[in-house]
Amino acid sequence: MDISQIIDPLNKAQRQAVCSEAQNTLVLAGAGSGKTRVLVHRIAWLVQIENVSPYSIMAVTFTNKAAGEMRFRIENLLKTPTRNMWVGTFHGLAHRLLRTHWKDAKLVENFQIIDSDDQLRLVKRIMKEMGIDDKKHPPREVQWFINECKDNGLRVAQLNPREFHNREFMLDVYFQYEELCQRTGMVDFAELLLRAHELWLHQPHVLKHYQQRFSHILVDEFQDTNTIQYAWLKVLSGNNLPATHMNTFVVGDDDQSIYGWRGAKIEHIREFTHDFKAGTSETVRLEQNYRSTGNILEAANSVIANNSERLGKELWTDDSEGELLQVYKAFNEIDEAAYVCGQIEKWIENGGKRSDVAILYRSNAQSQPHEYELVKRGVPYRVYGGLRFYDRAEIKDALAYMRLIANRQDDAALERIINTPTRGIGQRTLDIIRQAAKEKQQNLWQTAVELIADKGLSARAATSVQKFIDLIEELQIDDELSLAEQVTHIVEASFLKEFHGKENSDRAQAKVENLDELVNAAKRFDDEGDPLLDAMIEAKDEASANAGSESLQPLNPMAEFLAHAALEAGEGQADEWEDCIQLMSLHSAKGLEFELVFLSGLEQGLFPHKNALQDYVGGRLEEERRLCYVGITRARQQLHMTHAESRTIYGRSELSYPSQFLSEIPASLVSQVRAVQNSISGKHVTRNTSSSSSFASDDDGEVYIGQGVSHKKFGEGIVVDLEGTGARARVQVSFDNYGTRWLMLNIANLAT
DNA sequence: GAATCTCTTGTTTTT
DNA sequence: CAAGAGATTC
Repeated sequence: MDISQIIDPLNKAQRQAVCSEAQNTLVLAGAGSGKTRVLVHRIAWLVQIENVSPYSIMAVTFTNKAAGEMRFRIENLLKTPTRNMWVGTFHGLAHRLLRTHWKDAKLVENFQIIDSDDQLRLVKRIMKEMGIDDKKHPPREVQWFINECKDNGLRVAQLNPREFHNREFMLDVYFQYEELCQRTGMVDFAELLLRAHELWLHQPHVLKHYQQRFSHILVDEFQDTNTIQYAWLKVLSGNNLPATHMNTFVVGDDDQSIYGWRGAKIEHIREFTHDFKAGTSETVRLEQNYRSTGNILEAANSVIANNSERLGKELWTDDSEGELLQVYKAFNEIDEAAYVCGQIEKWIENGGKRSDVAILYRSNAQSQPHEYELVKRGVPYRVYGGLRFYDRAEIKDALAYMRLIANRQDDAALERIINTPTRGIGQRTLDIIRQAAKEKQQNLWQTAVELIADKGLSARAATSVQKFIDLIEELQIDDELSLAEQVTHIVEASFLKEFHGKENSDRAQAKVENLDELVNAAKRFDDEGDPLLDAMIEAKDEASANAGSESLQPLNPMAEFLAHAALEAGEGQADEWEDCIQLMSLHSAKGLEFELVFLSGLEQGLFPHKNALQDYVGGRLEEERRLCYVGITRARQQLHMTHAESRTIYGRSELSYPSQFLSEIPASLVSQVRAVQNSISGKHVTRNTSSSSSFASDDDGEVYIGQGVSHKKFGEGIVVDLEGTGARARVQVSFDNYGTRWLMLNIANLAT
């Protein structure tokens, strides 16, 4: 391939990054500056121009989606499959390492990955066994604590009990939890990373093997790395040693770090060039934005400028200023939704596409009034971030059957399904089994079998439990069958489908359909498999030729599928790209872009969220501001921001005040809009606002502005003075589908 | 052991 | 207000 194909589509800064000759390169990539493009072209550059073997390249991302997209784009650019190249998420790579080196990692061969639900279940069980009052100490907090420790690379043994005065029980639970997981072959998400890190530390021959194998590590979204991920990278790269030949290339944006609450440390991107000190290092800033209009960028820059300790970066564009940002002050959340909907309808009337529009909010509950309004007006929409496919209860039930079939030690799975569908095994019976299991220090399955043999259960309970045991035995994997056939059989024979179908809720039908979809997912997985596994199997040949130590045993298809399901939660809905409005939280909007964006609920306490306001200085509030920055920079052409004077929270109507972030945007970029609703029947409507003016209108499309008897009458298009505010506004009239007329006071930047 | 009623508690969530 | 957990009743 020609060098120009890699280089020509790039601007100067991008080119500098792609062709960097430094051993360690930090790319500070602002929103919309071509971050993914740089990563992809860098890899193409390495392979095509510097003749680096794909076998020596590792690219790490945070999400499966990002990994998939990167793989896709590399293949497109190089016109060849990304065989041998390790492209995956931190968790995915760690998982593969542990499968390969399960012995060295001190795991059992068929270890299972558990999600946070299962984790919570285990924590609850341990706390109950230990007699800890879960009223006083919510299991969720303990779970949080355990994960926090693991994210920071801390095992129980490394914690100092003296720092946990009157909370030592958490250490005990952590210890018991570790024991239980080890004994039953369970690995949670954080454990994947922690083990993979310990694999480096405790098995130097394994580490050495991979250090020889890889020459280039590339990391996406570097600002989101947590302590253990950072440590893992650092050890692999050899930067804990005096010298190394490993090249690291990391891309990130400190202004878009929004996962601090999940253990991500913004310091990592700040300290990268200091910590990765072998050889030369270079920092490249990508500041030219190809996404948004000038006004939108200026607003984003102004907001983020209020944060301290930034690495420093200012987005600019060749594009025109574009339209002003619109800020709408609504009466309440219903009015807010109505405004958003009205604007959307206008957008569509003018030929805009629905899928180019996004409504973003701080917390998921805020989607509700918007959904209500969209349904009312018949505008198709899609909400992201609901339950993902593999997180749905019925799917998890089916997966739990598979897990228990694959591994009888899986206590979490057993607990989940022993009485689902209900088969007469209640709390009491389960308690007896748990208790006995604890005494014998063995798994629930084996204990149940023994209890029946020893007559440790009442006759009725014993019959029920025996029925369950027989069922699982009957479902035992038949290698003759394809994966999809096995899944079909399990779903039917467990009576799960029947059970959910009979449920008297309106979701019953959907549940049955989801179970059918699971069969399809199994079919797809049979056909496609896991690209990382392919890469590793291929690499194995090369590795053994290189006297490597890898001994990858592909698991049976069922176990592979289970790992896939645990690591890849699946998209929220199966139905895909119908042209609809996109609703999602600000967090899930990161990395996406839309022509028209609505940021709703810009109110103090909602966004920034009240919990973030409690800490006095910096920290949390700055993260909220970064979230705001992420939100603003999602917009390409037009950005509307809305806030309400009164909002119903938990059933109560509360007064709210504009978000401080709104005041951080220069007034010159903003057009204030305030609506007065007026029914066509001619009834006058007045609103007192928190500002000093009140607005009223009549059915001639004229509006009165001012207070009390001093109302003046104005017509459409007229520029008026807003008494008491010193501002001026233009009167506009519009109608919605229901014949309701809206009189808008458009306080565009008319000179005062 | 299962169904029903009452009470509590409300961010964000890549894996 | 509305979901989920827990307690109470059938």
